[in-house]
Amino acid sequence: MAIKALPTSFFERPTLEVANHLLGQVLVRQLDDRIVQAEIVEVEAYTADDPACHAFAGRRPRCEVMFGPPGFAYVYFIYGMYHCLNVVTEVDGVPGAVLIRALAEPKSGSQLQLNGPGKLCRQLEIDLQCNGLPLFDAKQKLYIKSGRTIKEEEIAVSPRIGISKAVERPWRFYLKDHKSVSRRK
DNA sequence: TCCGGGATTTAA
DNA sequence: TAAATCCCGGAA
Repeated sequence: MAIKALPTSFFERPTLEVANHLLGQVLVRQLDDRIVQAEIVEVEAYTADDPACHAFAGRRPRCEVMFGPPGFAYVYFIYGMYHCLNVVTEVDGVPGAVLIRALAEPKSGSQLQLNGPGKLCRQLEIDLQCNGLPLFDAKQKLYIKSGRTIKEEEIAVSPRIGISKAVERPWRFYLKDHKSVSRRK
């Protein structure tokens, strides 16, 4: 039976809804010598009317992908040394994305530390070449497949981390008591 | 063309 | 608390 990725309809919804539902889904990354499959355990939402969102200032080359159809990867370079992975949401023409902040490998024996948006991209070798890749296509070396269902009471909410605008919006979501989530600032 | 800030991380 | 380190976007 062929491996199946999440359908585009999963991503073509309001950003906050997609952010919540991404928790528990599995990010699959095929590297040259190994394959990594890890559960999404921490995310943040960014929307069109959100001053903290890269797309807030309008269409720019960097965040062009966010304005396109949902389900694609939006990867950006930050602080001169890190990349961050986002999943594009909303219908075509409306910008929106969910930042993947932490992952957890099902087998805890792994040495991979996948907490922190910069660190997980570094370890999964995700860079600007991944920008614009479809995450709904299991033939890709980077995609998202269905994981487990998360109950609402398992999700913790907090303000987003590291931003200077709209700092009060409670748009960070993560699995309660999960050891892989970023430390609070 | 120039300049400042940034959805981070680490170490002291 | 600060340094590392560089792309992007707005100002000039």
